[in-house]
Amino acid sequence: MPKQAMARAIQQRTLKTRAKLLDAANAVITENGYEALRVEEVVLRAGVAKGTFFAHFKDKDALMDQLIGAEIDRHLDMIEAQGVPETIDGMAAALMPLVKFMSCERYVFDVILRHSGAAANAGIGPIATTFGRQAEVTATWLADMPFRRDISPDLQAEGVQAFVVQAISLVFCALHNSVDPQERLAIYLRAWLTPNA
Amino acid sequence: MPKQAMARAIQQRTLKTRAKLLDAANAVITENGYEALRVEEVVLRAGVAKGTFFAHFKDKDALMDQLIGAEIDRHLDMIEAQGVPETIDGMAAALMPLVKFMSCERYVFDVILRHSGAAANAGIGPIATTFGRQAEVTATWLADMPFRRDISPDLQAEGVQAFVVQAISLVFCALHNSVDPQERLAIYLRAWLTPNA
DNA sequence: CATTTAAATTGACCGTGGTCACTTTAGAAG
DNA sequence: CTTCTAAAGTGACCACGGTCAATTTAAATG
Repeated sequence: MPKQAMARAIQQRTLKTRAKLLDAANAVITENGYEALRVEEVVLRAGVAKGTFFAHFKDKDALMDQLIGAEIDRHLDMIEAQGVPETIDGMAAALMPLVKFMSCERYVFDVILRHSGAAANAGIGPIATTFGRQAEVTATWLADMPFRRDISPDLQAEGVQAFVVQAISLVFCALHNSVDPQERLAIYLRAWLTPNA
Repeated sequence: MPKQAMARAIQQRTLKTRAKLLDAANAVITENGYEALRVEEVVLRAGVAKGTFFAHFKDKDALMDQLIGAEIDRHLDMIEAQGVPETIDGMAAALMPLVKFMSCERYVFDVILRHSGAAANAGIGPIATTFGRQAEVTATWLADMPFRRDISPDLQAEGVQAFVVQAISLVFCALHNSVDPQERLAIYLRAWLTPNA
């Protein structure tokens, strides 16, 4: 058997263990939510030693990042599938399920919040990447929306996009610890994007 | 000796222990920063048992809240002493030292961020209270500033205040994990407050 | 004094995230 | 088949936040 075959075989075992851990983690979360996840419980269900867990994930957060990141990606798929919204309200509505997931549990929200910093810097994690995707999606929306014309010229797409995306997704929900502010945000945002109305 | 005298004497002992704990905590932080603070270390220096710590503070965060809240208050005293700034840039500059403290360490920032949610809700902690103070200060500024006239009427002071204060203090620093965004925020903010310029 | 009582204090103990020196595994090489 | 080797896996161990039944303190009372 050639070296590559061995390497592949070894990788197979690694992948299998990793899958066992992820499956176990998903099972725990499905039953008890993200908050209640214990590494001990995960390795017990996966049938591996505790040390193995940390060979596959840097720490507990790394696992959560991956699981939560995957969930965000699923939401983004749905958002993209809906196409470009026609109004600010439509935009808020399209993002709502994602925002709702983000604030479904305090723990989830904290993980996401922690990553939002990394998104703007060099260090990139799984969730930071999904933020990048969200930024792209929203940028497309903004470019196509009618009210885009009302934005003063010196506020370029990049700035607006960062402002809108990050504000929408995190800020107001963080500050109010619920998804309610989405509605108020829509009001502020409309006023901001259409100052002459 | 009347009952009240006893109550007072007991309170004296309590206060003394509490002071010992706070002094010890401050010493540790001065030497090694907030991040490195361990409850073990604090009680060791204070010369009390571990259980005593938790009789005086609900948890480690409660201690940090108090220490960080006190520091924020000191900054707010300085900010108020400076009087009302005349421009957006002056406003950003006046808030800068406070913002810098807020992001001096990841841990400090996380504590503050955690409290920013509580500020908008019912549950109020020490830091949430200081946020209230900051909101008042900034509201005063906004009311007196010349560009206040340019804000569309339906954006009332309450909304603007919340938006500006919370955005300035937390959001952009959180998203970029540094104080740099203050400058960019000044640009966005000016554009937002003076849409006809 | 001695006794009582409630608050303050103690420290052994626990749960959970994370480490690391050692053991096992499985393909490569002879 | 045997030996070698590097990756994968193991589990005893540690760090640190937090708990609680038992103990000490100190003022009130007789």
